[in-house]
Amino acid sequence: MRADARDNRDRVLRAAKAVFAEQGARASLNKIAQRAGVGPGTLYRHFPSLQALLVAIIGDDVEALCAKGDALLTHSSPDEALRTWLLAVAVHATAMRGLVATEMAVEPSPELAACHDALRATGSALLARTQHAADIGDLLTLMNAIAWASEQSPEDPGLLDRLVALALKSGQLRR
Amino acid sequence: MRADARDNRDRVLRAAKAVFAEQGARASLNKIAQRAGVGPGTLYRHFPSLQALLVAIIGDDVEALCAKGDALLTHSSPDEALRTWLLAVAVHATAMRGLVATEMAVEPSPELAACHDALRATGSALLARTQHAADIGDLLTLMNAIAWASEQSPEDPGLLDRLVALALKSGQLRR
DNA sequence: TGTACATCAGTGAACGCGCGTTCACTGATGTAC
DNA sequence: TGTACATCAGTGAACGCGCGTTCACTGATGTAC
Repeated sequence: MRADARDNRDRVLRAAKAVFAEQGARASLNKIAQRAGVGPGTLYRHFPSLQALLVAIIGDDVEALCAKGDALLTHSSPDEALRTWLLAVAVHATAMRGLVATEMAVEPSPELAACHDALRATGSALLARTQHAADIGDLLTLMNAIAWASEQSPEDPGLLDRLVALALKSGQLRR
Repeated sequence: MRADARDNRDRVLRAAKAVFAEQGARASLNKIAQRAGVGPGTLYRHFPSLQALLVAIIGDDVEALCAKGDALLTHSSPDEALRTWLLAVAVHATAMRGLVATEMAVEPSPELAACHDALRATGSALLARTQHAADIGDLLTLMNAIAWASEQSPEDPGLLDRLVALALKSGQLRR
């Protein structure tokens, strides 16, 4: 890849992260391009679809979450490990997941589906160590929902933690 | 109110309910007017803002939910009563709450805030009979989030029940 | 009961807006010699 | 190292679209007599 192309690609990615963090899922591609200081055509050259952009943005996060999950597999308390990991998922999901969930619901690209599957696999491993019958897909969906709700109330920064605690401080996940 | 005006108002309301149920929060006012068989101007005459339309749509539901909550105050199991009511809130919230939550987050009109307060009051009464320290606002937000998530996956009709059960089958709400 | 008319509701084309997206053109890059 | 040039990236005006919203006009309603 040419040097200027890589530069612009990085600038678009950084701008997209910033804009999504600020404006949530309502952010427009034109605004992202503008923020990055490139024309809209440049954005489309690098990311032919919204999903491609999303995958590039969340790809690193997904990798980090999977690594963190693997590390937690040796935690002394399986329940605590699962709870810690799910909270991390919710935190990383905030400010973008509304968009991701929407795209997933329509027609996920193979790459986006792969991200999803990786999280499922890591979560499954953590869940298997516990005694709980919960479905890992449902748990991730619940984290997703909580992340969305906390995005809706940016004026209440403690909401995410409280909702995760409320949802997980359960008989199923309590020691 | 003139007879034809009342007619049209009802038709708009029925169309809005149908369109929101079908298309969720993405529904446009023009489409609702078209479905109702009236011009967009007519819609605006009756509902000068999106919030006014929302209040009119959910007003009946809120009243019914409050009545149901009051009835549940005499239920033999306070926990069971609260759980039943919260599930009902989530069910009624589906297919429209994403929109309501969004509007609430921005600048709720007095009427919309009144709906919210009524639900809070009913929920508080139910919660007070239990031994739990949970916040009723957080519980409602959680139901809200679950309703949103289940809207995103219309192909999974059992999701709402499963998520509510997952979130509430908790130490706090278990007998 | 019939009619005239003031009042209020409905109409729908049109506006401005921002969106996602395209594409003919310009310009930078890096390679071949 | 210098230069020519093919290749690929960037540009940004422009398109079509659907949105929310308006408003001058038409038409129905119901009341007063």
